[in-house]
Amino acid sequence: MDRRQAKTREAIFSAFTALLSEKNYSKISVQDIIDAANVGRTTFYAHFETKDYLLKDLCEELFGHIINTAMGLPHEHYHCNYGSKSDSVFLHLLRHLQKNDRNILELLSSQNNEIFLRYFKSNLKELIITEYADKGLFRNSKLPEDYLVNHISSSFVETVEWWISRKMKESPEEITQYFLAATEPIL
Amino acid sequence: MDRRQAKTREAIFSAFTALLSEKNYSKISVQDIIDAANVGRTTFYAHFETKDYLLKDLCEELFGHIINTAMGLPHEHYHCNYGSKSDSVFLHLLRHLQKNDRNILELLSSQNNEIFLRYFKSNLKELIITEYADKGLFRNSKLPEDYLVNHISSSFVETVEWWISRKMKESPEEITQYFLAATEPIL
DNA sequence: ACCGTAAAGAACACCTTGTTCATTATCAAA
DNA sequence: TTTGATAATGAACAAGGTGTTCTTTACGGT
Repeated sequence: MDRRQAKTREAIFSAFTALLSEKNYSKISVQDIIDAANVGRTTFYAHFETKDYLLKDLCEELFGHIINTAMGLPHEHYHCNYGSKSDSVFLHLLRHLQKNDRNILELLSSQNNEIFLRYFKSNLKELIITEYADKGLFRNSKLPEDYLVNHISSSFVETVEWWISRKMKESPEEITQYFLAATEPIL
Repeated sequence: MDRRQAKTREAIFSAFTALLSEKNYSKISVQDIIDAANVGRTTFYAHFETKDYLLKDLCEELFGHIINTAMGLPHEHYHCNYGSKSDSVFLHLLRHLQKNDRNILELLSSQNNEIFLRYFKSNLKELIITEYADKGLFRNSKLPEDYLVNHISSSFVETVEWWISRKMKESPEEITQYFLAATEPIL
């Protein structure tokens, strides 16, 4: 890929991320973005169809990466003991978040957090389907499988949101315990 | 209140609701709204500062009403048996939703559902704090109180979302069972 | 050194926003 | 039913955003 393209794309992502962490998505204009990124109007539209597509591309880059590292990870059965050293997928995700790759925490704690939590949840749902549901780990529950998938994804994302909103005082291990305590008994 | 004002306000709300159920909030212009409501531009701005305030007013009317009917409702302890005829706050809310007051279901199942689910969750959180947390019903849990409040609110809203997205095939009683099965064990 | 291509910059038509003002219609109370 | 108040209308406006087109300039890869 042409270095010029890569540089422009990076500049736009970076400027956009900065803007997203300080003002509402709907109030950000393409003008704001190209001013901050210091690129021409034409250049922006050569890279992205609209502001919405820019957002989509950014999210795919952010969450695609995080979720992929958790895919196919060796993990124990969802039914693990609280005290065990379970290296669950969830713990892995929390640790990954803690690293704050590409300023993802800025975005997840900004006033635009809902946008990103939605993408996060949607990717997580996929992950849980392939890592748990498809392997039949939810079979012995009385609740419908898709209700369970939805409940677990939502609960995890909401746990992450709670954790971040409280400045991530707790360790990833503690948060995993909270989450497992809240969701494990239902299975 | 002047009948003219009431009529205009109602026309705008109604047109806005119709538009919300068919297109994305961000793509709806004030122009669209006043055309649909058949009111003058000046009139719109005499009633609402901006499109965002119109949304806020609509939500307050929608959820304020539903939540109020659940406030101070006689309810059993959160720990109820599955088989009991628990007339929980949650069952009450589901039944109320089923009535589809003011086309709330159209909004909750539209592409703009996130907006309304957010308002719903925020109001529900208040309700759970005053109806459960403040009465000390969460004291004997190892999890932090605000984590619990958040978890329960989110789980209920997400259950409602799941229910609606599947065309509400199940009865309110069944859904209450799902929800209680998913959240009760943690307390 | 060269060709291909990306970026810049200006100009554009079009739409949306929120406001102002003069005019008309409607309401509520006497 | 008259009257004073107030709500709604319609036209016009500046300001700003959008997405596109075109020409010129600068840079990258071979």
